[in-house]
Amino acid sequence: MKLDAAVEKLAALAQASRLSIFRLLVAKGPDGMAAGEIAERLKIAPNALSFHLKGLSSAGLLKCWQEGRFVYYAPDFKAMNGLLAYLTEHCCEGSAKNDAACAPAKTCKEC
Amino acid sequence: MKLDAAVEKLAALAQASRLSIFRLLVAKGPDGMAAGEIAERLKIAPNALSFHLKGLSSAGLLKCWQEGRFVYYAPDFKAMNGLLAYLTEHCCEGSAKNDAACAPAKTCKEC
DNA sequence: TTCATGTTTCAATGATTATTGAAATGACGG
DNA sequence: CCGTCATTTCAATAATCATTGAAACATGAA
Repeated sequence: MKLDAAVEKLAALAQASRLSIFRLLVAKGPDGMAAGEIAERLKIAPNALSFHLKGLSSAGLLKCWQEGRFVYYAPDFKAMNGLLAYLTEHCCEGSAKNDAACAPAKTCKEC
Repeated sequence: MKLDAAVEKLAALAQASRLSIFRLLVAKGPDGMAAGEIAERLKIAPNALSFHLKGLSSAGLLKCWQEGRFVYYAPDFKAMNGLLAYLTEHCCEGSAKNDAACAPAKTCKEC
């Protein structure tokens, strides 16, 4: 993960609606959720939702696919785990007290 | 962790200079680093650095203390781990394939 | 084709934010 | 006290972003 990509992902998450969307999709899992259901659950106007989904997708945090008239969205768990790992990379390596096992986060197999 | 607090932390990290600062401090560990050394290593002007450190601190991501003429900064690892946990909370709970052990990230004792 | 549903795009407005340079504060040694 | 170093604050400019409403596009059913 490069700096710019991480900044883009963090910026995508740094907004209340988008963070709520992302967390909802993380909780839902790899099956994904249709845009309309996201809009309904989070009370976001469809056009606003589309705007935010676009932001999350172009940052690489979401995958999407079409099923009939519905468009499903799900987190890109690999990207998510990569971002988390990037934030904690080399944790405490420069510390004298580096007995702390600042290991990378355990990640979800499915994710 | 509440939504607004998470958004504030993510927004603080969603900027190239601030993300670099944070990662440098994470790598350095709980001993912290003086503002001047951060500025020198990352080639950031002192006033710009102060601006960004303020952003990270007021988001709760950094702790700081004074030692003589120097001001030291270190990550608030508890806040960092809380943010990571917030992002992955309830991971895949809504999925039929929820055998995936989307456990919270393993966190650093020291952190 | 025609219609209804689901989703996306466009354009305009208002608000927030990064950057730069200059000045000011606080702490230490002489 | 005075000078210097480390850090912070202030003010002004430019750029980016969220929101809203209206319109357009795509899909499937009648």
